[in-house]
Amino acid sequence: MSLNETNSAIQDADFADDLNIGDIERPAERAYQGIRRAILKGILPSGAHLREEALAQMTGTSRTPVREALRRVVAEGLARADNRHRYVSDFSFKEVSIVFDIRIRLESFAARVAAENITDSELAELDHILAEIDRIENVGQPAATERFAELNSRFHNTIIKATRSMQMQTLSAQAVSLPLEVIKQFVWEQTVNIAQSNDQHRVIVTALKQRNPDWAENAMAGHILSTKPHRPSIMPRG
Amino acid sequence: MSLNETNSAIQDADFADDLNIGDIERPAERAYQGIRRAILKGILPSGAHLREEALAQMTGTSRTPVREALRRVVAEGLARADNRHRYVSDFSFKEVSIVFDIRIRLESFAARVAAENITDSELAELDHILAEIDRIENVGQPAATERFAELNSRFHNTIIKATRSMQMQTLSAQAVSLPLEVIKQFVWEQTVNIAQSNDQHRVIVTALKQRNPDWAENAMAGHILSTKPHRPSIMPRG
DNA sequence: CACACAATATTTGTATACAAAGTCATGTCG
DNA sequence: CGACATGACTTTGTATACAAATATTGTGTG
Repeated sequence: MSLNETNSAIQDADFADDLNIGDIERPAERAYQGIRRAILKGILPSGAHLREEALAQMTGTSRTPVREALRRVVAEGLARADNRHRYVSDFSFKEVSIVFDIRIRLESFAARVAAENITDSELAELDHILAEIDRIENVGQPAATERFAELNSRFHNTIIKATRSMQMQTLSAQAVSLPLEVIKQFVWEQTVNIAQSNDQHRVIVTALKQRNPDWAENAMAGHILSTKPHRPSIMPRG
Repeated sequence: MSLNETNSAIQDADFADDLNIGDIERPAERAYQGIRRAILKGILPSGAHLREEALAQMTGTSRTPVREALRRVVAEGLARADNRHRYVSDFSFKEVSIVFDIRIRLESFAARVAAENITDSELAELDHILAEIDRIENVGQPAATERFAELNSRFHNTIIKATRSMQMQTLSAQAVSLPLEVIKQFVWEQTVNIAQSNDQHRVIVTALKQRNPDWAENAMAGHILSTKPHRPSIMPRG
């Protein structure tokens, strides 16, 4: 039953506007962004069967790029693979909460390793990001939140890259992408405090500049912990 | 230069024997196993350009399943994606070492969560695996090592599944697959101690049975730590 | 001889046709 | 009436042809 509903929900309407993929040229990227946004916006609800042909129509591409997109979406945890089929993951409070706990362990370790390997130019890059975040105005407006999301992503990625480990980058990318998306969508709107966040960023950078692994690890753990949602009520479907 | 060598290396010879994929029917699986084994056996050396057509010939399939296999191989960390191309990862001591440090944090957290969620039937399953490992004979022979690798995998996966978190399973699968392969290939042959390992397994199961998260976490961390290679000399290419 | 640039070859990206596997409904027989 | 075989239908898997992008080679010119 619910599968049919999902099917028709995709096929009956034109979601190009909702998905904002009108100007994306490359089919692979179109398909990926389209599916990702459809999941995050709830157009494709938890448990929905992700049919290749229907998604190809939805995103205006063919099945080939859709299949590649589905692999990415599954790898990121937004969908799960079961036998030959794929279904939208559930983002219950419990699941999101656990991913944050994983991030705390993963990224704080990354900060530790980064403290021993980061270059001066990377530290300068971090300083630059801090300054950019300080310059954000109209706090609370969607545009400001979007801008912060982008800079915040760059901040965390710069530190992960500073570990000089390809494996660390691969694993972190997966652990970080889901919570960052979910946060942006459901949590930040209500609770993000840019100034407070940047204070914590500054502490982390100071620890990195002093090449102090213990401090860097602790500061990063505290930072992520402070962004972890702790009330089930602010979560969407769970 | 080295790219050409790689190319001809793939095309000139028939590696079907070396790769042991002769009896795998499904092309997707053939391609995946073939590429994976070629990387682990060193037929495809670190940094080698993974060309789709060449790999399709090597594995006796077409480019479509090869592309899917490449995604998996990249997701597992055996290869890295760069622009539109893919290259064999390097498994330097530093990289392998860092993945073990990540596993320590990830899996010990999994054991903590599992202690609070594991079912009686899963505990029985763990007991069964312990008994099977105890039954392994001819320790030191390849067949025994292979059998232990399989049971060890099941042991760790059972605990990860006991967390009841899909996200935990997805992330762990990626963090665990690489080191387990590398261990089997390069480390265990020389250092694995099945009896000692199973002693540690038993401690973990006891902690889980008592639903003691702290103990379970600590025991798992110690177990993985004990399997982490600590001498660069036993690693292959790094 | 170095360099720019065009022609060519190689490699990946995309679409599509067809095959295989699985699902579901229908109808027949015990 | 129910179990089960059967066949149509749906969905994913695979191969391949073609397009686009990128790298390489060769050639001419300053």
